[in-house]
Amino acid sequence: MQFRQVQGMHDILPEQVGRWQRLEATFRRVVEAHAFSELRTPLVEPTALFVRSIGDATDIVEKEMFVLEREGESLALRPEGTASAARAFVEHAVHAREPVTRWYYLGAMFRAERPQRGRQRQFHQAGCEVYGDPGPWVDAELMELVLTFLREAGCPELELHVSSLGGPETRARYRDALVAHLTPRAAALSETSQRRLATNPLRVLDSKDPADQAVVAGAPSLLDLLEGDDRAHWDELLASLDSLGVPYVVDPALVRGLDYYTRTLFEVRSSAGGLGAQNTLVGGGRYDAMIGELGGPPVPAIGFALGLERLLLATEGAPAPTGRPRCFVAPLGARARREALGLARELRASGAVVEVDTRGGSLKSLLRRADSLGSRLCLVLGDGELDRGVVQVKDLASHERADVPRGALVEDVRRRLAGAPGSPE
RNA sequence: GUGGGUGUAGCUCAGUGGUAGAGCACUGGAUUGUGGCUCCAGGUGUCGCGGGUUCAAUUCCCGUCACUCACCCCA
Repeated sequence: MQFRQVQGMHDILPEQVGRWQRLEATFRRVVEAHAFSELRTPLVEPTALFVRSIGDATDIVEKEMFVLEREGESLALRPEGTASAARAFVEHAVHAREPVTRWYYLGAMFRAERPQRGRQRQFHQAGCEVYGDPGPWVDAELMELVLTFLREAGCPELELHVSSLGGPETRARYRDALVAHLTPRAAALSETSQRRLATNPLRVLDSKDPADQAVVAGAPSLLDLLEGDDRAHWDELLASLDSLGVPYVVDPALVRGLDYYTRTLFEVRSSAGGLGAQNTLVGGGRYDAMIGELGGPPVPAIGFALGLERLLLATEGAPAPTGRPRCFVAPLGARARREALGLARELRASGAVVEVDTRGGSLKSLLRRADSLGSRLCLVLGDGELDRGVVQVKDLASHERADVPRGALVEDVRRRLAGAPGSPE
């Protein structure tokens, strides 16, 4: 009986891990430069947390959560990161310690959807959350951060979409206006849209169904209804983006599938090949009411999340990162193999990356192995070298060979590796 | 949940009603301790699984499972 990876969940083999590490390092560097600190939360939360924050009429909560029932309590594998971070923010009363909190996270999320290109059941997101700043300037800063990161990650062909849902009052007014517009035309809507008209009318807006789009085309735009502070927030956000020189598309049809958003909403899409139908790289927005709804103080918040797998798909063509230069130790015979282990220890202590052959084989096969590993150096250690107290250092790139006395070996290797491509220096 | 596509060596795939191949990869060798190129040699497959038709099925039919792409929705 062989076992397989669970549907929609994938191993990431070492040959791919280099790209992941580089991406994660880039993300950390950019967000830390923006003064964000890392938050780590459990992968499992009370199911009710997600129901409360994401919304009970959303697809995520309705059908996509991995739920574990355990001794009367219902737990769920986190489908996204914002709810957990908000829970942690409230639970630790972080608002009482600092006026503004800037957190970032990186990790696995779980949604029981049908997998396809750019969509998995276990996937990875990186995201940022800011608590305690009502915006709109921080909203613009976050978008700038996202685009800076994507650019540094080597992601091409980006499009930033922005919109605003307004505050609760505007949203309620718009909801009424939309329902008033759609209800007489309900017969022309698709089945799911008819259902959503009752449960979550805003979601009808981003239906891809052609019939729905025709009906929606004549609907009023929420952006036109923005008034007062909502309008000022929106205008100032756009002015800030203009001032930053960040290109964007105002997209009134942008309606995120999570219920908790208020005012600012944004999304980054890419037309990069390799992405397939799932071309949304980043989704984010403001959720000023959530902290209060989770039992915390009325602290405004905004955040975004980006999908690492999708980003990797979008940057597929980029060259894989090269690891640190390696050194291969090729001992010939039992005596040399014994000696080689200590040699390798010394070299590693000096910072080198060393693989030592412990299996035996002809020198030819060992050199072949050293070469296929991409080693920079091969240290040949046979009876002749042992008797003379030297090690033959072979440079695989230049073919140069040199007998180096044991005592000078570590320094010699360090010097040679330092000049090699991929070395930290 | 719905629809399409695909399941043959480790990987990418070809192929035929008479129990199967290529390339890559891997291992060894091309005069005894010097790799990358080239050449030679070598091994492996329940042809996804179950059933049916047939003298005979990997090849035809049915079912099933898996993977995959798309819809829905989302990162």
